[in-house]
Amino acid sequence: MTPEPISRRARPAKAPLSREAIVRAGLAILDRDGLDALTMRRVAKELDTGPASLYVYVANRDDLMAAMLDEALARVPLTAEGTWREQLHALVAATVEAMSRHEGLAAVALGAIPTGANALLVIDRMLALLKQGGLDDITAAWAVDLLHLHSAAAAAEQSAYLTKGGKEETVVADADRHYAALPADRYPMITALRPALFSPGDRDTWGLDVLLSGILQTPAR
Amino acid sequence: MTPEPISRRARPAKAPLSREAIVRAGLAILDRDGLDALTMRRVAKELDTGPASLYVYVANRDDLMAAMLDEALARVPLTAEGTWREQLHALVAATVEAMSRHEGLAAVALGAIPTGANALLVIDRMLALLKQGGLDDITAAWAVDLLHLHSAAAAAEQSAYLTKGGKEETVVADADRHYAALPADRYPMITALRPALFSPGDRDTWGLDVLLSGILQTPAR
DNA sequence: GACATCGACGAACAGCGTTCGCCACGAACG
DNA sequence: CGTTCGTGGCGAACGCTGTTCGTCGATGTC
Repeated sequence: MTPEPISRRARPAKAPLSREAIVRAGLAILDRDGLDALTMRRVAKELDTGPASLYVYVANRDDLMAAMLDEALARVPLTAEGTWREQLHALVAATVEAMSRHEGLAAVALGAIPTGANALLVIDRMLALLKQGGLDDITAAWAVDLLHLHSAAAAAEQSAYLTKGGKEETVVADADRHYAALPADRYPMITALRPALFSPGDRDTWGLDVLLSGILQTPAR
Repeated sequence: MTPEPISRRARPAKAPLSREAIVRAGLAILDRDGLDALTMRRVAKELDTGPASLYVYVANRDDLMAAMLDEALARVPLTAEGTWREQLHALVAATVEAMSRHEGLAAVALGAIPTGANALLVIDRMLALLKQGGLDDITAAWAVDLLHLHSAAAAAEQSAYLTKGGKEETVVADADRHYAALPADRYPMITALRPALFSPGDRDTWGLDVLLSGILQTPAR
């Protein structure tokens, strides 16, 4: 097949539809215009077609989002340097990072046992590191459950800031003001500890340390 | 048309619209028919009115769901017996229970710093117990953050089973079969540890123990 | 050359959240 | 007592949504 006639040139180089192309278009829209803009019509328009065409490759919107989540997890580096614990820490942090970068994707991970190819690779790596740490099978299995839950939750919380106006600091400052106006007799501890509640610091790193320490110290059953 | 004098009596004792009534109607629909059925039109019908009438008392659907979440949290008992750690454990477990009972409400808690009156009461109580445990202000503050995140996530995961057909065991069995069919060379750890991954046991209690142990052992900064 | 298969897609359906503008009613005011 | 005014209630509508159906055309096979 040689150079196309002019009629095809109007829309040049229209890539053929495919599941991959749809997933990538979805991610592009999600990153550019947010979760509300991620509609089947909008994805179809990005690919220069109609919404009905998508359903050949994608069962429905949920299926599309699950595929997008797994695509996002493909970017998680599975290997790192350091002790097993440092590597595990880095792996979980990278997973949170990858999910929280795309608004709303973490919520998908929260509601289902992971089955995506890349999600499973992450989990497999987590299991390997936990076993390397000397944990027994059951504790390692439950730990990976807990770490997955925590990753999804942390990412969901983080990506929620993308939804609301963007600025995380603004949202936190609003909450601080709200807490400052609470009646001290009804909420004595919140009132007393308000400076600590809104103190800056790396809570994500601390949270992960808490989890890892707790896991090491708490054998299942 | 024919104005029916009897029509007022046909639906007797029609309570006047109020924010409380709307919230309660929403919870009733959510529990009875699920998250998909929770539409403004459906809530309005439950109260024998039209959707536009709701917007006098409720800003929008998100506002309604936030109010429903706080109403659900009103049922969390704030006091229990035992050591501070046992009380804290019970408090968190009760919070998860209350949220997971209503499909989709936990997702609301994940995306925002809590501001509802009842949510704040729970948090205030958590802070009190953590301080009773001897933690410094910052660690207690970060711990309450982490516990809140974990509660919402655990409840969201739990309530997701309400969405899918209902039976948790069915979903888990499906996942087990899926994992069994994975290529062992690509996912060696998952394949090897599959029995442990799907082993029964009280993972929620274990997860909470992990968190509490980790918190006690990991001072912030 | 005839046939079967399957991707593409225009059109439509049923439903959604939310807004607008009008109605009725009760309180406030002169 | 009459009038005005604010406000809860709500019918109707707008602009969307996810998804399905049936048709069309191209491609690969016998």
